[in-house]
This record gives sequence, structure tokens and C-alpha cells, in this order.
Amino acid sequence: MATLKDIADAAGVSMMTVSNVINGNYKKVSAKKKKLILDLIEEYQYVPNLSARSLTSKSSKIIGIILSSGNPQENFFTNPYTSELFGEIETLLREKGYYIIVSTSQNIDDASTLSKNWNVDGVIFLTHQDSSSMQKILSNSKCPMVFIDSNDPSASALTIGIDDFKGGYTATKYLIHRGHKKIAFAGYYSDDNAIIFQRHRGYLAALKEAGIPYSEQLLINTFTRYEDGIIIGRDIANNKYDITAVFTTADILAVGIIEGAKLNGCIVPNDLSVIGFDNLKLCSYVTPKLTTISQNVHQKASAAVDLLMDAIDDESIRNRTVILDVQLEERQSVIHV
Amino acid sequence: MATLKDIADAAGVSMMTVSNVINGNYKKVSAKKKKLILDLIEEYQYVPNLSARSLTSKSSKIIGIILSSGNPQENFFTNPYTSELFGEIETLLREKGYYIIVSTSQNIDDASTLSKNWNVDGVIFLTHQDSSSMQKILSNSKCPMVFIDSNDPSASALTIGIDDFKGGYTATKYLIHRGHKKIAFAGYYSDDNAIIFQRHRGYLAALKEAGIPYSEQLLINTFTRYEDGIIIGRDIANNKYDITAVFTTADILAVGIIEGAKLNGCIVPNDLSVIGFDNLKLCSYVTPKLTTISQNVHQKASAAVDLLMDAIDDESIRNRTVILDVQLEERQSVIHV
DNA sequence: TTGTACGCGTTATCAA
DNA sequence: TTGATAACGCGTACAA
Repeated sequence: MATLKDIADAAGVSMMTVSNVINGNYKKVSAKKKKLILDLIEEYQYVPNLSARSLTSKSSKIIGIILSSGNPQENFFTNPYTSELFGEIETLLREKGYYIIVSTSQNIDDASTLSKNWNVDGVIFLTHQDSSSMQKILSNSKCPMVFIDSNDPSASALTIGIDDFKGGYTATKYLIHRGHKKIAFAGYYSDDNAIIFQRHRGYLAALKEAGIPYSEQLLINTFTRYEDGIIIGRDIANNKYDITAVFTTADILAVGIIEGAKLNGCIVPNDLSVIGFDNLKLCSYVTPKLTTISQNVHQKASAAVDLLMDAIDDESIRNRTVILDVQLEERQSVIHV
Repeated sequence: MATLKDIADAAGVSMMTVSNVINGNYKKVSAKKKKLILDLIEEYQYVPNLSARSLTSKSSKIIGIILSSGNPQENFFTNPYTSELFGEIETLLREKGYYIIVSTSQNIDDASTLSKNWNVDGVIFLTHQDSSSMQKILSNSKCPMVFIDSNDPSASALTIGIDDFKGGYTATKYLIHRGHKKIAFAGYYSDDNAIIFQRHRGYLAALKEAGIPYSEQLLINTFTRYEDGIIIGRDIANNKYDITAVFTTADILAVGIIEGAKLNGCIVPNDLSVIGFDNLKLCSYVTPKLTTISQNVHQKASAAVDLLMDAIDDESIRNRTVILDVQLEERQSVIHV
């Protein structure tokens, strides 16, 4: 492995001259030596050791991407939403010259260990963190951290979110307009998950606006996995709930519900209308194609990266919230009753 | 940020003693000092700087994971197979105490730059590399590299693959047993893609065994994306090909074909039988559920990690090929004619 | 324009 | 059992 010194020796100059060439400080080097050094670098296939560089300079050019949640998941990357978002962010970051270290640990403390271990320039949390975890992380953070889909009650962090209230409201209103009155809400509803809480609030608002009474029985609390959807779908088909439609907080859950219902003889949309959330590619793959609340994953990734870059460049940016819009994507899983 | 020196100063001992405690060399330290130091580490929340460590020690505890291919992809992580495989590998590696740097660059040279930049302990290539790229990479590799789904004509690398010939053979034979005689092959067929070539060979072998003639017209050469499948499906429905069944080299492509056929009035499996490849979760989400050749992603990930670990531990292991078995997963997309 | 000396945080060696 | 010192590869400050 060629080092700076090797190149310097070969060129008969000091390490400093080589360093200047590498870092593009061409004004400080004569054209002749510059060319010589450039050729040598090519010949030796020299690549700087970034560990060494990050030791002296403050920047490591590493961004940590963390996926962790209480919601049990064997493999975060079987979730198409998470995967797609991750891929978009990775691409954006790489184009800006950063390396990415991923970690899917369930343990929040690993986040701060990671950032200290490698002196990362920034961190992006891809999955929902409850507020206590968030506070814990922020309290001993030493670099900018962007949270996607997390609550920020104290508004003291960098967060990217979507208009969850509007999502819940829009979906529910759409169902109501189609004549539905008995509409269930299915998702991972919990006190410390503001995302789902807001969607639920939107759902309630639409119900109230239409003068439709709400009862606890309409809340189907569940993890958002395909398998959980199957069970719920079967229950629905077996008339465990008295409903004609269900708004779910994730496409993958909706797909499971549709399948479960079908297994027990309840056909979507004829016997049951379903609306999802996310607008994954998956929505077009299934039958019937899933009507859903669409969030723009690319836009979300881009907003997260922009915000992180801003915060890295400017120390003073340490709390800011970006809320992205959502809209209904009409397909085939809802029927007029 | 507390450093080794900070802890040493606080404890009134040398850095070396602290280092020994951190690295578990307890025999070299008195019990009393050990406890003192451990407490201090806890109090200061000390975490070692791995950049510094990797400068001195040979190991960086970083594994690079590279996704790159000529096959155009905006975002590798929209491919469920790739995502799932990546997630499995990440988990396995993390459990073994490694950090992961991901890179999705299209440029092969970035792979070697990455490995030099960070002095990675090993690299895993997640996507197919043609043999020339592979040779290029291997020629200036300085650490163990495992290739998944790549050809290794010279058998001089570490590779993980599946029995592609058997996959093609089994699928085709299955179709033949169901009475099909006009069977197309759809996939990214190219000279430098041994994977697909082998599947095609298996396909040919089954045809030959049954005495069914093959013609070039049965080869549908295409990128393996959903959108490409749509086009092919439409073509099939429009009788561009004279076939009753198609074996595809990827589930996502099969799903597209089914949809495209349907758009033009050709219903699977009644009018057309389709077999996929991979056995993604997606197969169960679609209608009809997709019959496919199943490869065990978890097993593949595990084999890749095991092989890499072996190679890291033992310099002498620099070429070895692991071939995993495949099998038919029967669902609903094939009919008896 | 070029070179020297030092420090970044850690570990290995060797001596005490 | 402990500690002093050199070394890893690079960048910055300063001097020539």
C-alpha cells in the first residue's frame, strides 16, 4: 500500500508537496512537479488513508445511517419503504462524497457508540424513534443528527416528516365520500408514536366532520407486517369488526389484510374497502391495486440529506422541522357503497 | 470527547494500562486499577476511536459491501432480492462485531478505492460482476473479497452462487410435465453473465431431454425490471411469441409479465403459465401467487459471511466456491394444458 | 515554492 | 504489573 511518503520519496519531494497536489492546492506547486506527482499517484495507485486523515482533520466524511425500532423486525430491509428510502439516501450522500456506515441495531446506545467510534460527520435515523430515545440520543450527540419519521415534542432536533394528520384525514374523508360510515383504523397505535397518533387524529377529524361516531372498537392496534395483516383480514371476514372499510397505516399491512380477508371469503373491494399508506411500488403489483396515501420517498430522502448538509456546514442549525405533503393515490381497493 | 489519555490522566496511570483494560488483557493489570479504570470509562462514556486503532493495527473492523452492475438501476434497494440479501448480511456481520460501509457505485474502481481508503478487512460484492470486472478487482485486491452471484471462470476467487443450471432445468421440466411444449426463456441473457447463461443451459437441457426443439425466438432478452416485464407481457398477449409458458429469471420480471399480459387480456395461468426465480415474499403478495425457483436468501447471506470470515482468519483461503441448492416452490401461476 | 516538526488516538515493544 | 517511546498516515503551522 503506497502512502504519501512513498509518493514523496519517489518524486524526490516532501510529503507536503504531494499533499498539496492531492488536495488540489495547485497554486502552491510548480506545474512540473505537479505533473510528476500526479503521474506517480496514478502509477502507484495511491489512495489516501481516510482513517489517518480523519484523525487530524475534524471531518471523517462518514455519515452513519441507523435503523432501529421497538417494533420487532427480523430484517429492516424486507420492508420496501425502508429499503427504498435507504437507497435514495445512500445515493444522494455518495454523490456528495460521503461514505455510509449502516447499523440496524435495536439498541439505541449503539448509535452514539458508532458516532464516537468513527467520528462521523452526521447521522440519519431512518426509522421512528420515540421521544425518550430521541432525547437520550440528542443529549450526548456531538454531531448533527436528522430524524426521519420521529416525533420531536421539544422541537430541539432536526426532523423530516410528512403531514400525517392530513394523510389520515384525506384517506378517511375519501372513504366517507364513497358512502362508508363504518371505518376502522389499523396501525401501530401507541402513546409514544406521534406519527401514527397524528394519522389517527386526522382520521378522527374526518369522522367528526361527517358526524360519524367513533368507538374504540374501530381501532385495530397491530404491528405493521404482512403477517399481522393476514390475521386482521381473517378477523374482518369473520365479522369480528362491524365495518365496511379500513384505513391502514402501511401498504404492507393493507396487502396482508386484503389477503387475509380473501382467505376467508371476503373480497376487496366488493366486500371491504382498504386504503394503505406510503404508495410503494408494491401497490401496483397486487390485485386489486391498492389505493393509498402517497408520500414521496425521493423527496423525503432529498430533504433529509439537504438538512443534514446544512447542519454540517452551519453549527447554528440544530433544530428545524421539515414537513412534506402527502396526497391520495386512487387505485382499485375502494368501492362506492 | 474523552480519549485514552483522558482516562489515563484521571486514573493516574499510563495510557498503556488503560488500553490493556479496554482490550481485556486483564492479566496484565491489577484488580484494583482495573476496577478504577472501568469505572472511569463508564463515567466519561469513553469509546475508542477506531480510526486511530485501525492506523496501528492491521484490522479496521470494517467490511465493505458493494452493489454495482451494468444492468441499469436507479436504486438497488427497490429490488427486493437485493435488499433482503443486504439486510441479512448486515445483521450477520454486525453480530460479529464488524461495521459496514455500503457503496452502490456503478464504477468498479470505486471498490478498490473504498477498500484502500478505509483499510477494510473484507469486501462483499452483492451483485453480479462480469468476469473482466472481476479480474480487474481481484488483481489489485489487498483483502479478502467474496462475490455473490458472479462468474468465476478462473476459479481464483471466493464466490457464492446457486445451482443455476438446476434452477433452469427444474423449472422447465416442471412446465413440460404440465404439458407445455412452447416455453419461452426471459432474462438478461448475455455472454458475460454466467448466471443467466447457466439457467439458460438448464432450460435447454430440459427441452432437449423432452425432445422439444429450441429456436432463438424463444429467447426473450430483457433487463429484469417490472417495467420491462409489462412490455413483454403485452407482447405475449398480442401473440408476438407463439408460447404457452414462460420461464423468467427473476420474480419481479415475472410479476411484470403477468401484469402486462393481463392488461392486454391474457390471463395467467389460464392463458399463460409463468415461473419466476428467487422466491421473494412478493410471490405471495401477487395474484395468482407466483410459482418460482426458490433460493434461500438467508442461507446465501450466511454462506457469504462465513466464507469471508474464514478468509479473513486464514490467508491461505483465497479461492473457494460455494454452490447452494435451489428448489421449485409450487404456487398458482402454472396450469396443466 | 518547498520542507520540517508536531500532533491526532491508539497499540506494540521493550525495559523497569 | 506498569510505563515510556516509537510508529501508523496524514494535515497544519511555520520556517526556509
